[in-house]
Amino acid sequence: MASDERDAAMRKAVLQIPRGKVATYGQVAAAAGYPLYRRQVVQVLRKAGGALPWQRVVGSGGAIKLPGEFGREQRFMLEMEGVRFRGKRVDMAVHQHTFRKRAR
DNA sequence: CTTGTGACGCATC
DNA sequence: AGATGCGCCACAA
Repeated sequence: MASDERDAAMRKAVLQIPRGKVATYGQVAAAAGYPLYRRQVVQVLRKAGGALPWQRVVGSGGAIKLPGEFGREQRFMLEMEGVRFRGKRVDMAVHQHTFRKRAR
């Protein structure tokens, strides 16, 4: 199925985000080759249930989109990796990861 | 098949 | 800056 392929591509993209950096849902979707599937990135992260560095994926502008306890958890984990925050959002100017074309 | 939901993103107020 | 609306898309009921 094509959905498996999308899942795999997205998981890969997420795994490419190095420690101390973050990427947005939209970025991940685009890097995976499916720019319009930002919402599905979420599904993939949930489905992976901890097998992925889910904390490195944030909303546009570096906003933490996960509500409640998990949101605070995510922020904590990121700060733990050395990510700096500016108010409620990640300092994207410094921590936003830039994906590269593969097989170069 | 139709509807509701969601860790989105962007325009708009 | 926070709230709302709309477009986008898969998935469950």
